[in-house]
Amino acid sequence: MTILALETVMITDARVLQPEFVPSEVAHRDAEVDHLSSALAPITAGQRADPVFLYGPSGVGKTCIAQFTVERLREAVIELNHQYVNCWEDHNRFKTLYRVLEGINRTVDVHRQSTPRDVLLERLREYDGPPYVIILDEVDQLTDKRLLYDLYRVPTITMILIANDEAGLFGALDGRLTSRLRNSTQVEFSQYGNDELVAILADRVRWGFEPGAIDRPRLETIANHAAGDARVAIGVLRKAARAAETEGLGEIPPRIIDESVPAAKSELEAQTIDRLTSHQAALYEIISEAGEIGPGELYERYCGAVSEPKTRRMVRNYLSKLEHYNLIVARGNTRDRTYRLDS
DNA sequence: TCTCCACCGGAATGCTTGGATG
DNA sequence: CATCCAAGCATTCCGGTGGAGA
Repeated sequence: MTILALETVMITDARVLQPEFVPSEVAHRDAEVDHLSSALAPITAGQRADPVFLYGPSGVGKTCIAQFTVERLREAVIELNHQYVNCWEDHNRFKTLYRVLEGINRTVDVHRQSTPRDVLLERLREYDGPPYVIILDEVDQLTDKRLLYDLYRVPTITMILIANDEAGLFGALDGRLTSRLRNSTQVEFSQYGNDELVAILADRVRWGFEPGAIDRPRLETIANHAAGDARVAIGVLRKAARAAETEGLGEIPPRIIDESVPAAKSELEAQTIDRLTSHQAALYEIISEAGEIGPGELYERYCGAVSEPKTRRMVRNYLSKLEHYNLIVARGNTRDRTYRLDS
């Protein structure tokens, strides 16, 4: 098999290219890790910790840091259960509770929704095992925020809540929990700087690539394109590495990096667009074609584009959803409001 | 500076769906 | 089977906001 012999193996450990890979060293988030760790400290004494709230834009390592810190906590505490729940995927009460029970192997044999009201919660209340840490990612997507209050009342549970912004969550919260959360620990994540992105990429390269596969200036190129978003940076690295391997190269040339940038960005965007309904996608399409468009004209065109248009009010809901997921940007608040694509 | 009004987004209410219950 | 219920989607109504134009 001479062909195989000629083929260069550049990636030695592909796991480092997965977005959910948690590196053993978390580059440039020491302060946040410390902050979170100290908030969780009561757990090492066998007690529950108050909820911790992590917020910041996408791709700044909130999920990564949460998982890393819980993992590290697990090494320090003899008995600890933990579970990660993505509230976009499991956005209703039943699904979220089901995932939470999964983390302690207490799932009920029921697999359907709206079974006897809240057997799941009852089952959870009965839990009296070791401390249980749950990470609720994209928690602002939870349709029934009261669930947070219910979870809060389970004495063994510690919650780590992750969301894009403070207002998005607190606005929808019930007063009882709002006051608790306002006093609780909040860790704010800001955009990564270019140096930090380079450090993150370098870390992954060191763990999963052959030496010499990519040098620092090229990592800087990737970081520049990513504009503070680590998911984009890692996506570009992944695309470029795969493309280089396919061409049988032992290193990643600048040409391939440039080619991989749009591909990586549209891949991330496509993942989000797939989750949209046809009406939301139609709006996205119109804004995309128009470049920049006002609400009135947008609604006109929308009515022409779909067979059974929804009301203006509903369209506003769709638009705020698109905005929330950084697909579009809305500028202006009243009559001067315009919509355009993000980026 | 004042008034108008396009637009935003909260709240109340109705419609629909999927599953449980008798 | 008919009926009940929870949840999610959609509509209607409406108060607030701030740019546009007199």
